[in-house]
Amino acid sequence: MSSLPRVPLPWPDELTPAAARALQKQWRGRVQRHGRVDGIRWIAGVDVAFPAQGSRSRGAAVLFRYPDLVPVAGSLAELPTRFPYVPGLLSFRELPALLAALSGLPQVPDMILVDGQGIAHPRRLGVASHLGVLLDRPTIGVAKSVLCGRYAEPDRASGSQSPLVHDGEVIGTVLRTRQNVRPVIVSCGHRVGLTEAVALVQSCSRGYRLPEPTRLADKLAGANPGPWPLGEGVPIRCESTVDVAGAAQAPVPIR
DNA sequence: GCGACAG
DNA sequence: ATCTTGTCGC
Repeated sequence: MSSLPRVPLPWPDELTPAAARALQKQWRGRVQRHGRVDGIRWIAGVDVAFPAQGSRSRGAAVLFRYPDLVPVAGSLAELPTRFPYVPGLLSFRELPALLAALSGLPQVPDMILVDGQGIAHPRRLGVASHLGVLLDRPTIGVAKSVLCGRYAEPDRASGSQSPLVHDGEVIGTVLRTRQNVRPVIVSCGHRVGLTEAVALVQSCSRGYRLPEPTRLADKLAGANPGPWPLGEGVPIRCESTVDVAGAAQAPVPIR
């Protein structure tokens, strides 16, 4: 029963947008855009929600057995939001909650699907790539819309693809995961090639626009007082870490 | 200078 | 992301 480490955030509590962009340029060189997807047994999907009213972030992670995609566990974590939403700097806002949620899973995922861009980012360090580098684990970015780059509209049929290009470089694939629905943007997060990433996303799709990992993580993050979103029998670990400047207090359950 | 802009 | 009901289409 091993779980992912709770890595400390490698950036200051106080950070200006300009400083954050400088850090991205410094870290983007660590991203590995190649890698196979063999021998995967555990896959996780992650997402973050921002409950109305409060200024808190709720990270959600769902662990699946692969390739049958049976959800085996979920994890929720809430903590204060410390960074605003700034296009291009999403990871500084969402990573704390994502890391906290991932640390609550019972197994270390062989692959993590993130709701957001991987290298399909102005400085090639979207939230999926940033997460992968921090954990040194394979990740894939699956976004619902484009941040930067241009592309030709893929065919309306399921499975149709079209390259996403930015500054003369292919940074991702616009993939139609279902007929007549808006395509998703797939890009390398870390330690995986684009072709392999697209194949993996397709193998995780089950008739919905979003692949199961991201789809259920999104559902888990957004459904608070509601029916168990993963099905009866699937354990969900909940933890609310009320901390100010890193000093964690006593964890209290969500719900 | 103007428009675009993950979640 | 979040606030929000019904409704049109595959």
